[in-house]
Amino acid sequence: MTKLSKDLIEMRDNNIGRLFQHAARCYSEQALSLLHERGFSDISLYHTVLISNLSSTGDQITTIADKAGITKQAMGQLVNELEKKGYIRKTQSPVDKRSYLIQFTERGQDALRAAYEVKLIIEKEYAEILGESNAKKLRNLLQKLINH
Amino acid sequence: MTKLSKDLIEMRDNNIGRLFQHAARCYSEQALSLLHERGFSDISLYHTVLISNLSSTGDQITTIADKAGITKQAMGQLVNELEKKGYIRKTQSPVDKRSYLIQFTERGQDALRAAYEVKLIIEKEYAEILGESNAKKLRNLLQKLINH
DNA sequence: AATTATAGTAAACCTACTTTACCTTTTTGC
DNA sequence: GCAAAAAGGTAAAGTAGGTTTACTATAATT
Repeated sequence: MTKLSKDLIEMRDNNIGRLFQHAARCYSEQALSLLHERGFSDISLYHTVLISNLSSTGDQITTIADKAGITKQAMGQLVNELEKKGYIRKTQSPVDKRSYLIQFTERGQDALRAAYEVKLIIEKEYAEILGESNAKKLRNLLQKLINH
Repeated sequence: MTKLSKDLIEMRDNNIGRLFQHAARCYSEQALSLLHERGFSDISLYHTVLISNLSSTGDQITTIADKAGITKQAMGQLVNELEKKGYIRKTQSPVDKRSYLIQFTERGQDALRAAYEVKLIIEKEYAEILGESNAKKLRNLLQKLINH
């Protein structure tokens, strides 16, 4: 086996991009599964795009869409789905008849708190696996890479 | 603002899962863009699922599908697309009339080499941003997390 | 008052798949 | 050595998670 073909094989298994992807998928799957266990089994990963971008005081659809980086049409659909499921409320603005105010319902806030709990659990697990300081280091390195 | 709501806001911005996701997306986008610059502009991220799982000696469709973690139907489609684009060759097995051998063409091997080059470029950039030892540390921490 | 911009919706389309169902060929077990 | 099961592959329909294009209604600008 030549040096290059050995390198090519190594590339495909040990690629840093793949590690990122794999880590992201592991996190998502675990987080979603823990959230489901807590009684919010009708939430998909896609739904969290809304939930994690809606501010506690409420937002317009376009605002959330921009924050989430998707089109307002896609966000509009998400809003309708999560409204049906009872996680958010959609009320027409009294000052602007074109726009709606999207807000968490009680259940939505419960889900948000559960998500926070789940986050703490996973972070604790990561700290146990890597050690406290290494877990912090990992976060810092990622942040530094992304900020660039 | 209460402690909890501050925490909830912090969660949504600084979540480790999001950092993974963001890092993965940045890597993919840059890698694909560099690959396109090198003359392989008809390859999408989806196509790399085949390319990065096909061994240099060739494989069956089912084998690649399993390695990639997708169905053989999906892989079959990918194979047809990349065959049309000239990156792979699909020949019937002489010993098993059900099966095909999927292999890189010359162009496919060129693309693979270009992908390796791109990988080195991005890794070098990461090492410049974080420092050599930190870049290594990042990889190790991710690996450790994933292996768990 | 007319133009332009903004909020949102509708419908068609696209990518990246999975599911169900099927055909053909090979392997296994009796 | 033959029937049943397993394996390789394809076809077609369905699904998730979107985008694009086009539109309506309202608000802001000049």
